[in-house]
Amino acid sequence: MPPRATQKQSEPDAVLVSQDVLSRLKGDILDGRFAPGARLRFAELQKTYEAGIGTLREALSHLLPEGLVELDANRGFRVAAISAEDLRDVSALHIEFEQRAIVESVRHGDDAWEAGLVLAFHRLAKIERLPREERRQRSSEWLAAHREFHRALVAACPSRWLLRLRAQMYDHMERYRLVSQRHRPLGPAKRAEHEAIRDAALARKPEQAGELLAAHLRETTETVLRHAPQFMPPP
Amino acid sequence: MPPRATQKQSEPDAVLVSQDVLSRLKGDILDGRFAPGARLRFAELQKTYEAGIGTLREALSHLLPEGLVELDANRGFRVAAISAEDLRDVSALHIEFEQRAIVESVRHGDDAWEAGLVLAFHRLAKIERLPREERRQRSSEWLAAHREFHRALVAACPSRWLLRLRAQMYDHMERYRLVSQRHRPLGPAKRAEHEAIRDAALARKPEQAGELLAAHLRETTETVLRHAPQFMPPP
DNA sequence: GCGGGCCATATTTTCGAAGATACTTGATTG
DNA sequence: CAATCAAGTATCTTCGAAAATATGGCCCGC
Repeated sequence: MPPRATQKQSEPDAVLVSQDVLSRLKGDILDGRFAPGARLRFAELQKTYEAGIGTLREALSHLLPEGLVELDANRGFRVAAISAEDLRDVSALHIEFEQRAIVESVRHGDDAWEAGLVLAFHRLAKIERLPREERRQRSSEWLAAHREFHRALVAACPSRWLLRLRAQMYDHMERYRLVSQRHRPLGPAKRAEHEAIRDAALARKPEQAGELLAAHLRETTETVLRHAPQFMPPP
Repeated sequence: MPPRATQKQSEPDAVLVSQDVLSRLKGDILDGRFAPGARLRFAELQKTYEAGIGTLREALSHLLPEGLVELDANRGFRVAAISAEDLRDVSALHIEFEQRAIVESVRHGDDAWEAGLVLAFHRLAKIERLPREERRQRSSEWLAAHREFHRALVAACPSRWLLRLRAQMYDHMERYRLVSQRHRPLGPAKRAEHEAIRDAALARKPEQAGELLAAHLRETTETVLRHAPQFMPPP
């Protein structure tokens, strides 16, 4: 039996199931669909993601060194806990990585980087201009656009490792933002701040862009910390 | 068939096979038993580690975000490549993390930390005093003691994330050291340097300890870089 | 009533077979 | 001779069954 139409041209989305499960699982942890500290049972995961146990273990093993899940022997996986202390720790490193990365990025960025940044800001601004209600419904689009904007800012930084670590910390900060968002009023729009950062980057002012970005992030962290008692575990 | 002697008393090392495979695999990558860039075939791994495919995939998935192995779809896992550029990148971040961590560690360390540091140095020094030949044979012991000494130095740093990232970068630097060591004469003993760092730490001089540690690491990196053409991929 | 052991249930962990996908080889054609 | 294609081989990927381990409930002796 021919094993399907033999399409020789390699599909661009020759994606692995485990990678797909990984990204969905990660997204579900980041936006709090799985509560911090919650156990992740295979029976449940199998239904949700329509994948075998081995595939799920593979995805969870990937998230282990990133610090998003934890494992204790013979008792399975748990979503990593959160705490004000951890938030401060994550945030301090995140801000520093972002600042250093954007400084280098502005210094090294070429035309393609500029174009990517302009585009990313445009997409983010477009979503942010939508009426409040529609933005709510399409929150995952805003999330992706916001993530992509911040990625575009630092994309030209030549240190691959700094970018890697920055991305890791961004993930953790996003989780804190999203978990806290369910327990506090939506913060004010940050379009003006984003625009100012973009302008400083395009004007090739590395230090200014870095300062603006750091201030932007510090403010977010403080907002989250201010409402922390509402969603943090009481210890 | 009885599935083995049923020893009910819970062994203290109720360790997972996957975790055991993980640590052995990681060690084998770090000390170059698997060449950088080499493919990791499951048939071979299965014999070496006496584990099932699923278990091996789990371990490899863990190493993926740490940057020690890479995966391309349907072509399996490879040991991450090395390059002079990557070495410089890794080293710069590693040195910085170590320096910041030791400064904080010296500031916050208590009696238990001091004791641990003294002990770790003692063990390392004991091995380094052995005759050259015996040290060669027991190189894995030296490796563990050296790693433990550096861990003990920074152990009291209160930032869990800084310690995590430091540990990651330490792993990568160790790989560069070990891979290069096969292509150059063994460097001079660093016992005096280690001792100086320990003394500065115990004397509660954070900045001095930080400077000594940073200098110590910079020197190592330069030694490795100096011999880089001999073991780096040509392109 | 209450702690401690024991069985039944729930869950995790390991493993290799079966299905996909890539690579090799060799024959064929322009 | 180079390029193309096809069958055969090698390898990766996915999956759930079976073993190993933990959890909860029950009974018993005190």
